[in-house]
Amino acid sequence: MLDEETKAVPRDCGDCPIRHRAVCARCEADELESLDQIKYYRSFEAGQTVIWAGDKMDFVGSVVSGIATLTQTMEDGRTQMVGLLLPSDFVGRPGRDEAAYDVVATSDVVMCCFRKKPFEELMVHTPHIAQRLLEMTLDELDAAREWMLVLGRKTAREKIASLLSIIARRDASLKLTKAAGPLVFDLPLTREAMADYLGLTLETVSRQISALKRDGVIQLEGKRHITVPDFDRLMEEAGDDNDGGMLA
Amino acid sequence: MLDEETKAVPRDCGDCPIRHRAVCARCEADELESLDQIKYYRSFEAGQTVIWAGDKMDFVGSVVSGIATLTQTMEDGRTQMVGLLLPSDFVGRPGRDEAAYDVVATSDVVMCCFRKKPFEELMVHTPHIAQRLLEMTLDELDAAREWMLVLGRKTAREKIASLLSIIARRDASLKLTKAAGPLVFDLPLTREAMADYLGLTLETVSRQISALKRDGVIQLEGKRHITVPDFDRLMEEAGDDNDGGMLA
DNA sequence: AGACCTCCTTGATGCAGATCAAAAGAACAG
DNA sequence: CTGTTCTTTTGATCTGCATCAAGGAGGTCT
Repeated sequence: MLDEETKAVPRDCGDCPIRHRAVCARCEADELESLDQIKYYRSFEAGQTVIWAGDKMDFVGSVVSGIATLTQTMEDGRTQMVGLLLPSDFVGRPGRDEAAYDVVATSDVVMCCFRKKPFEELMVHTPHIAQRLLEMTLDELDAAREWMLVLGRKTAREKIASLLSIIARRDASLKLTKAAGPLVFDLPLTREAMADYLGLTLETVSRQISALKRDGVIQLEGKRHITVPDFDRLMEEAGDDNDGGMLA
Repeated sequence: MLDEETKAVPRDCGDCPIRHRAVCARCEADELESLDQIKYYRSFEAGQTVIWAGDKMDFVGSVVSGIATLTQTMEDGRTQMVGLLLPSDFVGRPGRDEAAYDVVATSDVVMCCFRKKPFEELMVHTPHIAQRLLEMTLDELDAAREWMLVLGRKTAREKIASLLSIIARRDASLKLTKAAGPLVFDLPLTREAMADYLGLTLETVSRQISALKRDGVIQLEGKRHITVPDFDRLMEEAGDDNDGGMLA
């Protein structure tokens, strides 16, 4: 908690790694300038909670680097992850002042934040921000609905395969890996976090990963390093036969 | 299919029942006028498919009356409902030209449609539309995430209770029923449609409804007419103990 | 080194909900 | 009224995943 601020990483928007994907993606130079004036960076260590559901939230922002999760918890402790926040993803909602979900940094995270009030005011005069935010929100809605199918109708094995294919796809899109050839990536989540995402127990996650490995769908090195020799095979296992459709 | 057009129900925006809740909610008189010029009504009978996933979709629109569902289907036939469309809900996505989901009219439905192209052009000059659409999309995203918790972590009984409480709440907000006193409403869905929403089989839905009835949580008259004597009790059964939070 | 984490794996057992099967009510056509 | 179809209920059985339980692997602290 103590060094949260000391690790802040100020940058110039010009070389921001998420410049072309975040809420600011469509902004012109002058609009970017306005945003620049109200922005500030915050850093979080792996495991730190960014905000608790129900807490007052006086900022919105984008994940610049690292990975965070959005989770809901019931009184008896059952938890469900409802979103995975990757670089460029937006956190918070204009027009609401309490966080709806717990936001937890899964790895070290840097966020580019804006105080909510000024941001909301800026949005009124800057259609490019509102447009981009609408686009991103529609994408998130699609992703959430995709996930409803996974949660409601897929088997444990299919769920794991679905998660792996999503992570693999996103990873490839970040690294600009070209198609074909084995995909290699690291799991950014613990077995428990995967279970929370998939509506399973961590034991079942572990068993199904072992099964996929045994069946040659994936290769494992250590606990987290994954190689997918045949992506189409993985997609089949996910029940998403052919035509991947959506892009990350 | 034949009388789809003959049943169209043209109206004046002034007395439109969804005037203050739909995408046009924030529009001024002149903006409404522009919308008025590109709008047209379409009617669908109960059971009719409004559009199939993957079909070209050259319009967007709002549900004026009736209820429709948004569903995804896997190749092997498993289906998951990903949205329930009630009056004022928006269908379609600006900037995409294929439907992402099957849209099916559950009851007779009237929709207020706009051809996509003109609507998109209008949106550029009409921030009130884009603002409202963003707000509605954020609400839908919240609802989808709420539903992920239901699908991922709740028991069959809790799922049924959750669905009933959502329908009851929406129904009450439409009818402006004041709080307290038993809630009475009709289920707008078959057991099978409920099962598709909840990630269950229709047999399990039937059994759990019988169980809730046996336990006095609800009363049933016929197959569809429901009375909820104690809403708090229903909320408890849904696992959403106290503080209902979200509003319809 | 050893003690103590956290994260992960694997085995044994139990149960909630799926599946298979049958039949009853309701709506409708002829 | 009778047959047909659609929706729903209820029963019997099966199974996939949860639950309970015990270690193993790797890291960090002392």
